[in-house]
Amino acid sequence: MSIQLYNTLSQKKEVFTPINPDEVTMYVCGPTVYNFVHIGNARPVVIFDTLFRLLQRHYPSVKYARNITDVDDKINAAAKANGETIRELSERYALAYHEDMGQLNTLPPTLEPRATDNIDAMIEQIQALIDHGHAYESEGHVLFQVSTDKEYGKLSHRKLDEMIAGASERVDEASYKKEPADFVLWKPSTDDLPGWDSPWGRGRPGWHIECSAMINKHLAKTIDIHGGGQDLIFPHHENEIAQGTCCHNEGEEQFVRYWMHNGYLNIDGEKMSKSLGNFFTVRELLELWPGEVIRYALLTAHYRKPLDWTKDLLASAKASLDRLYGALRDAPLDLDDSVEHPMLSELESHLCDDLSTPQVLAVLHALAGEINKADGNAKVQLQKVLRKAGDFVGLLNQDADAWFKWQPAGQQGGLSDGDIDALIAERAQAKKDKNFARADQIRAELKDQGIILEDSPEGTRWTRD
RNA sequence: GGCGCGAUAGCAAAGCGGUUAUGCACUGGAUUGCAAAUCCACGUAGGCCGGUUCGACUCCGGCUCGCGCCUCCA
Repeated sequence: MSIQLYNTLSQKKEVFTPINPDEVTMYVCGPTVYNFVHIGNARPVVIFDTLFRLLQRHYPSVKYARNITDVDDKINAAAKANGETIRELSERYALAYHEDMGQLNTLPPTLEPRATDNIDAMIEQIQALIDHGHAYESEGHVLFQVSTDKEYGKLSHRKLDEMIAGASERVDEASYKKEPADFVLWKPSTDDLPGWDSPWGRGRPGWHIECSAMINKHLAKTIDIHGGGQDLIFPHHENEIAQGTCCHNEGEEQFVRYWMHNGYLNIDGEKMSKSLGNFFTVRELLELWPGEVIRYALLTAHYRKPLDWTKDLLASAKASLDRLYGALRDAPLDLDDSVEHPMLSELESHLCDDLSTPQVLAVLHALAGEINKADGNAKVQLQKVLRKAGDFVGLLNQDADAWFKWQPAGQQGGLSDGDIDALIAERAQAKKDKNFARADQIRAELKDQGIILEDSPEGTRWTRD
């Protein structure tokens, strides 16, 4: 089954053929760690985690790198305000990032290079750009001269002169630039700012250089897949291409073969962004919802489409997962990789079609329907299939009972599991005594606390609403 | 101004030139001491106007509306 991916470069779906099928390479732009990440940051992480899982099933080895940007003017400012080093600040938020992404059941990338550990590679690449006549030094800065790159604009599908014309009011016409579109590779640091020694004096890297330098250093000259949010297409990824190709000999090698970009997350129909301030951090959402609900919600829309983030979306994701976990009641937790089923191939074919996750979720529900109609060994087998299907997209990996008993961190302090079990025992006795009034009273009391009882021949089960 | 994306039933969201998406919500039935869960049944949706076609939600053109990017942003 071949994998098809939409390539921003060609603006169409292409059959994915890696340079080296024995080792697929993928790079995804990670966070700038100066704060807790927001839900918009989580979308690409979940999307590319889903792709990572798919690739791992198709190829023996997948090298997936996701960087941590730990030097940046926002980090510098935040650290200075706290009176700490950028390392201390970024360390703290990198840890929080790992915790948050772990809650979304994302696998750790194969490697996670940090900008500050790779300054040498950046300096080396900048020097190569200068040597090849694509960059120049000016007033302590090193700039990439965009007009020297004939291919510039091929990712964002813009022409350089149009960009300059359209953006004339916005582009920073700093004195040290030869041409307005030139962008910074290296900039000087004053004594109170983090800096590294370089051939151009003590300074720090521009934003774009870290990714192309770390890709060359840790992955390869040419990698298979590079991913990120749509807002990175221009200028960030366009500039990465310029750096990543121009630092080598002319026309030598492609930088990235497949560029993938996820759509935005909207809040009330408006783009969520740090600058607009209309964002939720993953951390605050995790106070109210299980991480799996957030992951499911992110997978309900196709990754290239915008996704409107609302409370209804989360409530609906929760309800959908309730149905899926309902089919996994009493199912063993361990994965049985050997299990086979036509619906697994169907599901895989949807994933292979440019990560068509909405269709994947439909297959999960079809499986749940089959399970609910089956019994005995057939049911057990189908439950194993559903577990495996869920694993394909990083869902349904917890115990169903635990799922139904989950409660928000912010709301703990109500009835404990023990309190509930005691009331259920009392109700069982009342039922035995045909005291249905008392039994119903207990049901009603628990319902007021958000506890739903389900009687069955095997006993009474409860779930938190 | 340049470039791009979208418009599907109450809500969310897919595929597909002719035949069920799916989930949530709603309604009826089965089941249940009462419930819940589950099962069964139930929706001529496809912005507007043309065109192609035996047939269009699906292809083509135009229009309207909404959104994004054009050097802070996932």
